[in-house]
Amino acid sequence: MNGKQVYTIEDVARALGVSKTTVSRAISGKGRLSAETRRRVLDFIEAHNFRPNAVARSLAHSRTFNLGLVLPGEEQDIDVAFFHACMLGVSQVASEHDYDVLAVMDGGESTRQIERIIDNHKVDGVIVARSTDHSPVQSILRQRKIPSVIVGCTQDPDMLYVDNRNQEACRDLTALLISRGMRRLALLGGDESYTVNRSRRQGFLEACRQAGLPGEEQLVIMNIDSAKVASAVARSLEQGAECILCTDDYICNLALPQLRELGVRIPEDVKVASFYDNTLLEHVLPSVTSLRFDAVELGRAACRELLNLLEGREAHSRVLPAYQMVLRDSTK
Amino acid sequence: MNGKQVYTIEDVARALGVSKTTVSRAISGKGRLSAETRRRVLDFIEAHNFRPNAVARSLAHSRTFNLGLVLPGEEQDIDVAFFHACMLGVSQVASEHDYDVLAVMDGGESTRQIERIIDNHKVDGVIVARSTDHSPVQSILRQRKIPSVIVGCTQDPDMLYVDNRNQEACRDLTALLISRGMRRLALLGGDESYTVNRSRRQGFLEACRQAGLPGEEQLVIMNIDSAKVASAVARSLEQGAECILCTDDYICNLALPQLRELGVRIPEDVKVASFYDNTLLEHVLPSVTSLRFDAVELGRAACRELLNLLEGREAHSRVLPAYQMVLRDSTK
DNA sequence: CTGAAAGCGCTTACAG
DNA sequence: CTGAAAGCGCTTACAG
Repeated sequence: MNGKQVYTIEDVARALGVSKTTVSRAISGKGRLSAETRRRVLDFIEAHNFRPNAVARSLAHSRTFNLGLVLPGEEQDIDVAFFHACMLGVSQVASEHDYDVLAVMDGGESTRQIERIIDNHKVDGVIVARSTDHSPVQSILRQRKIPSVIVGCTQDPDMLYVDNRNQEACRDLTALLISRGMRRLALLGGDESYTVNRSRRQGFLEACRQAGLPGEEQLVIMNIDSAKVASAVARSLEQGAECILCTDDYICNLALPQLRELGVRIPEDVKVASFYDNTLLEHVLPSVTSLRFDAVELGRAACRELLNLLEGREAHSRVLPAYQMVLRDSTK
Repeated sequence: MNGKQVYTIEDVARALGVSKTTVSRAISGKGRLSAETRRRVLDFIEAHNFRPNAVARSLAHSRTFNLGLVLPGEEQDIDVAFFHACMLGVSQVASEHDYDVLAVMDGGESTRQIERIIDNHKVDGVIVARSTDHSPVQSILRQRKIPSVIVGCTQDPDMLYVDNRNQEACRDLTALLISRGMRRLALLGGDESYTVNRSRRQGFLEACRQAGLPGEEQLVIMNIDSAKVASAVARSLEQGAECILCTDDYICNLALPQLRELGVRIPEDVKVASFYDNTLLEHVLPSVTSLRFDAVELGRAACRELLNLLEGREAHSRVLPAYQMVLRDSTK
């Protein structure tokens, strides 16, 4: 090599007096090769820090070794910490298997980006980080028949998904609060078109029913955002809510200042809990009871299933059993 | 085509009775071609929804049309909203120019992921979303001589960067507060190895000096995290701080509950302001004076400069002039 | 204006 | 165990 950089498999072959075939086999580990030849090639590659061109490999394999990851593309998203953690998990597992992650931001109605990476054959499969109803992205995936995994549940029977045990966890936390004597509960929920928020509501209602508190008699207000939170909190209090549950920390973080403004003491006057917490509630006072799920692990699991699909192993939709119920001052 | 899917440029050529060359030229727009032939090809492609294989194109061009984006890979990062917005900006500009974004999570000391995408030729250039001292990632980029842009400032003279006007903005906000009569200021700062936090401290000190308040006499505490915030707040109060400035909303969000715990009234007893706000302070009461920068635009600018570099145009390091100073109740 | 052919850098079925 | 050659699907210099 004369100090020059090693550029291609052919350079390596020439330098070693072997064929490209041999070099390729040593690198991939496929095909018979004498242990000694393999060693020579690998040593040389190591010494010269040679890395085969992934694009050429992709073309020959007709596979890219890229996974598409669809993230929400709104400027102000409420769950960025979740998606960041999820992406970290996906990225970890992908790189352990020599895949890379092509990130595309979901443009809502505009599916140009996702269509491009699929139709141009830039990815072998796709992970969708948020499951919503009537998602144009999911239609594209179905139509193109590209291997995909949805994070969050989905009705579509031929779509793989990986989800947290949202419904059960929310049911259990609600049941626990009911068991402490609360009879009037309010649920403040986020965007109803996100399947995660519907699962959480389901869990809430299930616990109510099981406790003989008819769901219809409890106060459930969905689609809350910063503009609607004040009236939702006010209504909950009017209806005599003893406990206000929020589907996530974003909503909870909106509700808390409202309660403070109104002079409502927590937990003396009203208890508060959140069905989800990533970081927003971390430093709030009083500390808030909440459920914790592992978003990194969820990303890892989604990626593992997608790889199963891509590498011809069995793949299954999965619900991750683990979650933590963290009881804190707000429900004391 | 007989209803079959169009797979390659060769299928198109055959169906139309022209050569692959012609099809390729019609698609790329390069090379002479009669207007009529071009139309025929483009119409056919449109009708059959044909998209050329990007991997083959990459190999022929020796370019991938992928940009690497290095994001912080810690599980609990404090600035996720910033990076999400920044990624959105990068992704927008990239896709406008038919590039895609390969996301890698920075593994700190482990540079395996970033090395892989560079050495395997999976990206044409790299954007680093956070600038830190002695960053192993930046060493790799320098050493591999791959076109790169750093978001945030950097000492390295041959590295392009794109940054917000942090120092000036922080100076101006500090100066404004001083002009309202405050003489004792405290600065609570985040991780000092992030260049952004150093720029903000610089701006703070500059304003102090200009006002004849020696910086050394002001209280500056860096590297604050949730464990250290209580003592930092206590010390600021002991030293008689009339105003507590925080380098970002994360720190500010840590300091506020501490102040509340101690019964300190804002703004009556102490004023509070933050040098940065994405969303954490949005719903805090009292509302907090802060600086706002446009992270999406920063991502867009970084991507534009990288594309300039890649496409042989002139590229320059840039500081985005725009920022907003949002005066709110906490400094009334 | 249009096309045949070489080339991008790998992989792998086939032959030896 | 090893290699020559075809092939993956594009691009483009060269020739006509």
